[in-house]
Amino acid sequence: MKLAFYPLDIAYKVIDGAPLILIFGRTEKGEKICVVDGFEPYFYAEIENFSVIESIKKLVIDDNGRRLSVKSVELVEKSFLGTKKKLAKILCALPQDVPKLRAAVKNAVKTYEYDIKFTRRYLVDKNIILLARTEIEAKEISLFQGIRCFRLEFIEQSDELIKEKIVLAVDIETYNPLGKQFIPEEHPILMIALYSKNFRKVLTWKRFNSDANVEFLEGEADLLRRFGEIVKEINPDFITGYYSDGFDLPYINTRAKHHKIKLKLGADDSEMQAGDESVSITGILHIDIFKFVKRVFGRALGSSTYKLDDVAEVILGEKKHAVDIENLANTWDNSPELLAEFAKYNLQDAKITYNLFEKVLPNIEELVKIVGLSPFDISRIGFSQLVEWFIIKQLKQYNELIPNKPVAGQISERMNIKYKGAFVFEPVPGIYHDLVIFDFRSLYPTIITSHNISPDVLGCSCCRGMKNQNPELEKIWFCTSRQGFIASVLEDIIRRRMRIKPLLKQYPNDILLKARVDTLKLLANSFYGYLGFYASRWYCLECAETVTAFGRHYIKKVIDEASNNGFRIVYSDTDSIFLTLDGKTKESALKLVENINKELPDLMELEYEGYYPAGIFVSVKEGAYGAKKKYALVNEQGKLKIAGFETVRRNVSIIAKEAQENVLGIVLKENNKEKAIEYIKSVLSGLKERKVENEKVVIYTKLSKEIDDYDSIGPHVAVAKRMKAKGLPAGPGTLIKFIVGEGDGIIRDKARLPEEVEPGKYDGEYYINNQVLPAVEKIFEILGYKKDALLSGARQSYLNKFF
DNA sequence: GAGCATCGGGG
DNA sequence: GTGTACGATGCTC
Repeated sequence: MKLAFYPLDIAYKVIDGAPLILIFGRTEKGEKICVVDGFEPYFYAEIENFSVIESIKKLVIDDNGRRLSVKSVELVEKSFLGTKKKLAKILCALPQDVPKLRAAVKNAVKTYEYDIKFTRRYLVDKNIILLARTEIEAKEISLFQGIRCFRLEFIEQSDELIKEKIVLAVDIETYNPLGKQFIPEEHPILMIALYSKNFRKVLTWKRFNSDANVEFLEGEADLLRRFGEIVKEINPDFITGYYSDGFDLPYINTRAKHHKIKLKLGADDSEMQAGDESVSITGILHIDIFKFVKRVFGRALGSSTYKLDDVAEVILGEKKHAVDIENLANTWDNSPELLAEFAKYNLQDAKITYNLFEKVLPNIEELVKIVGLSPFDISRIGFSQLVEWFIIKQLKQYNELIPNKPVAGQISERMNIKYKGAFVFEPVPGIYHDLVIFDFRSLYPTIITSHNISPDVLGCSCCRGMKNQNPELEKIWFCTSRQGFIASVLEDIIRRRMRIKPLLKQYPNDILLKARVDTLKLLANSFYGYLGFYASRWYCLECAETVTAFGRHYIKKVIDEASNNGFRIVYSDTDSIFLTLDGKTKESALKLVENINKELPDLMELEYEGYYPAGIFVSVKEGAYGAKKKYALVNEQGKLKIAGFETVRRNVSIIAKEAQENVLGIVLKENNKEKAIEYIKSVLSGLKERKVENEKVVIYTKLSKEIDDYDSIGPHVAVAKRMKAKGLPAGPGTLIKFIVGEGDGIIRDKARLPEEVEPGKYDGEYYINNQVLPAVEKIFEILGYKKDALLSGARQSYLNKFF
């Protein structure tokens, strides 16, 4: 029969001595089905003479009493990093036979591709993309309870991905009287929140006044049963949670086992499979949104932690419901009537998890399409794996053999190798006017493709001795006549992105398009790192070195051209360059970019990033040289662009942040030193006379461990102790708010909770010397103000030290 | 400062 | 499951 469906996940099972690939998915009507296909496991051995083949064919090993032999052997030829190899493709009966048979022959022959997961191998070999609309011809067979199964006969896929999917977000609250330590074997689950498109509910087992979203059960066992029931009812395609691989689902699993309840969540009525690092449910795609966000968005998020509260704020602009979760156990035991707030908190967590999922799903989908692994894997692997599997997916068209992973010795060897990085032109501290910024669009990816940097064409004999191949490293060259496959697959990504980008200009609100562009950029930018990453299969030090060598070459070329044309270089780092016009026009800067682009290779492009009327570069430490990446610019609209200043750090008071930003604004926008001085003097005297409001002198610091574990008692630790004495929670992770109060003695003895300090009763001098002055000191240094200029009237303890 | 160990996320 | 993260930070010597 013919059938259309959307595959969600892939697994395999050995039935009657043969491995079967199981593709779980759902039809357009929403019925979960399982499509079954046969597939043979295999690996390769390099063949130097034919007698080896005969001995491999005859090989029999004893596997705990089971006679293990190879099923059959085929002879194939493949390319391998510029050479040709004759190989035996050794077919095995079962996936688990592969490592065993490989171990038996590895000392006699070189072996390859023996550690490729069976299901991944299937997807790559058959070129199947999960989540894509799939039409099959298949015969219905009976294999599992609870789900219809079909034996695959013919398969065809389209580009169109699954729409209208059912997503269920899950979040639990647990009884945790100890604070940081979780003991799932002992401590029960108190609440489970479930959130889907048309469904929101909090399950719990103590009664309190609440809204209609809360459903009360008789006890934890009941709660778990009801949870299982609802999952079955909703029958989601995706189940998601925040750190659900490491917390929510394993916790539910442990509690269910504790009560001897079988939670048959799977489409085939199987229980969840909780591994060490992930949890899977047959027929439901489990995505831990924390893992994906952390690995793929990573530091680009700009949030200091990956806590749900911080991540949701950055990505969604949404926060958790403000409740002190440390009080949950106590409230549960002693004042259950107050639990409604915790139910609200619980549901809000599930809701933001759901919203996060919706937000990042297009990125997951795009990676699934490009890289070709399952969404389960895609959402759990890092950059290097994404690049690696993208390459593996493309290899078929090059008939190229996959290199083995490095062994431990190779890894530690590679880890110790350092090579020259990017070029940095240190700025001279000062204020500059009429700045323009140029930067290279995707510098490293375009260098790789333009110079054919690829391990398979490294050091080819045909190009030996050719001049000007590498700007610095004569002994490293790449073929000029044959394109390497890594350069080739990367070029594919870059060109694909270039084709879509204009569309995004046309439809700027199309989030799917945006996700495609972002994902392609992410992948392209990861290639350079991949080539130099110690654990890569296609690790290539010569490639990585050549990339940075060309990077330095091109940026220096731009610097030379710019200074030859009368521009002054202020700062440059890796792929960007800051110049001053020095009386020339913006048009002449644009013209320069245009001229440089004429000389650059095809895909490389220098871009005119923008014009800034003024900018300030400061030095990090005392000394003549400027600091890397510490500058502030103001654009023509008067907007400040600040990089590297510590404004955003948490343990800085509002008054210090505000002072820094205002000083930068006055200096850059109004170009008025005197006004900046007047302004800062007013701030300092405001602090001295203690007219600055208390809210502006509150300092926020996060407690990182238990109070008793601190050897040195900083002001925030001292305040945490005071909180504890008052019965307020102050465990690891608590954000401590404090004000340094007036009086004599050391800082920590003066640190107080904000509510303990009456208006103006803070230590003005502390805020002058330890908060505001450090934030603006460097700026005034550049303006030429020294010593007491800022502090006429105020005491000078700080300035005397530093000026 | 190298080398090893733990942590992150979750209540 | 044809497997075992990874990078940053803190502690010890």
